[in-house]
Amino acid sequence: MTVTLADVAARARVSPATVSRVLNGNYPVAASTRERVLRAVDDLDYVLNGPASSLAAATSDLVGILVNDIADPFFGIMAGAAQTEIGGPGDGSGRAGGEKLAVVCNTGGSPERELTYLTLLQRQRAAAVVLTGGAVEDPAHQAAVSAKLAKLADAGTRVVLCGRPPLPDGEAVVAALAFDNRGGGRRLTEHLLSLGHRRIGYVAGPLERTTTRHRLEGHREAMRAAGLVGDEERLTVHGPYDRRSGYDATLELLRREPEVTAVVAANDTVALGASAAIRDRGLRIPEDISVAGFDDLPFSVDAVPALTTVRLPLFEAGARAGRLAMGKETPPPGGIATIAAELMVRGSTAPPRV
Amino acid sequence: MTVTLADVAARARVSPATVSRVLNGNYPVAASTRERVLRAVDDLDYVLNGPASSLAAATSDLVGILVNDIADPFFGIMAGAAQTEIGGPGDGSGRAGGEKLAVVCNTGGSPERELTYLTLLQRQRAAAVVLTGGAVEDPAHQAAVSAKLAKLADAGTRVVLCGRPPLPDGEAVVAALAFDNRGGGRRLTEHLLSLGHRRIGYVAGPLERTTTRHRLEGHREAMRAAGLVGDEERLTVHGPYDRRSGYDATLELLRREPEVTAVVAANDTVALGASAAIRDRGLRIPEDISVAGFDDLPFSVDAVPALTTVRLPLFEAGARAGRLAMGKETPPPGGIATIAAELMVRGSTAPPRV
DNA sequence: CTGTTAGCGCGTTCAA
DNA sequence: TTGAACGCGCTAACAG
Repeated sequence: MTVTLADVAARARVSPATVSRVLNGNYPVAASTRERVLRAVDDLDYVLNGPASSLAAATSDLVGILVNDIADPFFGIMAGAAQTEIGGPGDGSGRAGGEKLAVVCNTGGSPERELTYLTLLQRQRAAAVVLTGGAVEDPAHQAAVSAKLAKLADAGTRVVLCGRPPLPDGEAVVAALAFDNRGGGRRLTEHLLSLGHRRIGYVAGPLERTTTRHRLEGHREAMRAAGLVGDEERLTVHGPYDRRSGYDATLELLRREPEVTAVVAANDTVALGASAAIRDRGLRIPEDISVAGFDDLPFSVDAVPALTTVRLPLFEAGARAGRLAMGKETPPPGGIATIAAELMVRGSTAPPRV
Repeated sequence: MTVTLADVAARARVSPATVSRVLNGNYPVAASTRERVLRAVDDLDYVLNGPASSLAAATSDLVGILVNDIADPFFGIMAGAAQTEIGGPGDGSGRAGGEKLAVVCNTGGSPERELTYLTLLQRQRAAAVVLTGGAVEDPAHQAAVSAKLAKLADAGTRVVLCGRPPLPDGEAVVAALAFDNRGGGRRLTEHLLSLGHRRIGYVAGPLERTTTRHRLEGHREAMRAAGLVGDEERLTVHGPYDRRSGYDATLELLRREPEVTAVVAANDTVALGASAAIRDRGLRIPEDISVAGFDDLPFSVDAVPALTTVRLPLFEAGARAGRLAMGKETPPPGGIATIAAELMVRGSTAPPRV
């Protein structure tokens, strides 16, 4: 029923070994022989059996890209960029030559699913794994992930971190590309302080996430440097990285402290929800309250008013992670690179009313 | 170095077959034996060899989800929903039991990459494939995709279409869930007409895409029914489904016909760009120009003013596609279901100035 | 309920 | 430059 290497060999009147060599292009094969084999492949519509090939060769062409939320462009942009580098441009023949199969796996932010996917990829003997976005900070989970990654690396899988802080013992990892969330958060709040804001609310991301913590730390660093201490807890509300959470948390913030003059959101999506809440309360942006986000997703510049935020080079980072996973680029010194975050001042922030 | 089934069997003092049976849970195994085996698995940190298992069983647990643009929430929402149904909730053990490996593949809208991914999935003997979003209408490519899907189906892969029109000869496909793009497009334009608009510009998607064509056809149906004909070409500009294209195309539209009182965009993302262009030209929404989108992505309700659009139940459709791919749900009669689109009237549309 | 046997389809030695 | 032979690790009969 299904055509195998042997069928192709028979038709081309060579040995299976020769067909294999032609297909993999690793060994010298006479041009005329190769010709015959390729014709037989086309005639028979032969498709390599991936599992058999992976079993024999003890490697596979699968590359996994783990994301926390596939519906969030933050991850989509990184994953898409990585996939482009990994999948290659395609040869247009649709015949699928030496390409890797770059696939993205959606953990939904769940530690269990993250581990499950890693196991599944380990089971498939994946050629590489790219972990994107912030990590969950639960020590047990971190240890489990580290152990799993070590085992993957051990089995020859290349592990790359993208937008995620390095592992405690980074040995298992080819490279870690970390965003400067702390620095970005600090500069964003410094910007607000320099405009004259003092009562600044913070809509933070979920607890126990590195991204959440680092951005918040940057914010508090700036606040502390300005002598603003003591109100941290009251002026911070945590919630998921989504629009709805931004809306609800901002309402809560305004209830706790009606006098806030600025709201900093964990990311742009949350900022959108925050803005909606502020408007629904009859307040204007930025005249009554300034709003700022983080990430500079494509829609942020189109918000009204345009959103002040911190730009992360998501596409570039994803592409680089993809190249590192493919071994097409040499890792940074020490395997760790910090990726700069750039403050983007736009219309949603202005001096507070006096 | 790497531990195999045989090692586990030796340690548990059973035969390899028994270990296999415990792991796959398909055959009755005595509780005490199972216990011993599972302990050995844990002790040895054994991970099943996916390729070997797939080779022997002639099936794999890989499920591919193809999307046109992974950075677009339109696809992310569908893919995420599908993945949730397919991957299962996970058992929390991180041990990866009977789960399928649901992976998303980003074609970037390129026909070649679409075919390449299908070949790669065929090579892996994927258990199922879900194709999401509009198809490219080039006949040669459609024929190639149909042929490929037929071969996949032949080899036992379940093929599901989600948000994509049925194949000409739908036999290869388990089910096709098609959005009512035409009806949605028609109702949207009828809404504008009922407000009194007559000069309506249309920022369409890329040429040769089913989604583009169907939405545009719905629009023109409504226009024609209102007796508005002759200006179709002049009032339509095509471009990619992105923010930038919406911006540029709208500028072009305003140049061609400064008197437009409404702009309909191919989707919400494009509508965002269109809105920005309109504002940059010093015009107000909706007082000077009404704007409408399509899809009702999460950010659309937060646009200012909130975007009038057509809601597509992306999450529900994706989840259903996932269940169909798993055989957890019986296909609709004839294998084809049309999914309704709901008009969402919000602040971005209003009667034209007189 | 459990063990034995025989491949699954391919990559890779080793010879020729 | 090519062919023959072996084994990758596992599942699926078939016995028992």
